[in-house]
Amino acid sequence: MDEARHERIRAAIAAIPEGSVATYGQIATEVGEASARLVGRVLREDGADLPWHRVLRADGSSAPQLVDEQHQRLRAEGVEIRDGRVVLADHRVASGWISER
DNA sequence: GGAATGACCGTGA
DNA sequence: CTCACGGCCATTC
Repeated sequence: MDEARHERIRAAIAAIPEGSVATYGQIATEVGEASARLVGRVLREDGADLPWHRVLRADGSSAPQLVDEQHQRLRAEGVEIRDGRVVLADHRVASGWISER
């Protein structure tokens, strides 16, 4: 049942605190039964109701078609962006943020 | 059945 | 720091 994985992936993304961000790979790792590619796919299909703007690539950049709105929304939450890349060092959530309180 | 595509990642030169 | 390669998983042709 891949629905279960979708569910866990969506839950992980929904659990990202405001003002924080996570990478596709980080989410995949946290969820376990997933991969970065799958996370991206899930967001494309069913990410409309999730804080998808808090999900970035490993280097802090984002996909070309998302850059505009992504940066806009993140800045609105107080996330610092430098030279087209989010400052992961300061805003990346700590591993285990899901089950962690 | 195989090849190409995509909201990707880690490693090594 | 940047660029190139192989690996990753699921969908689509």
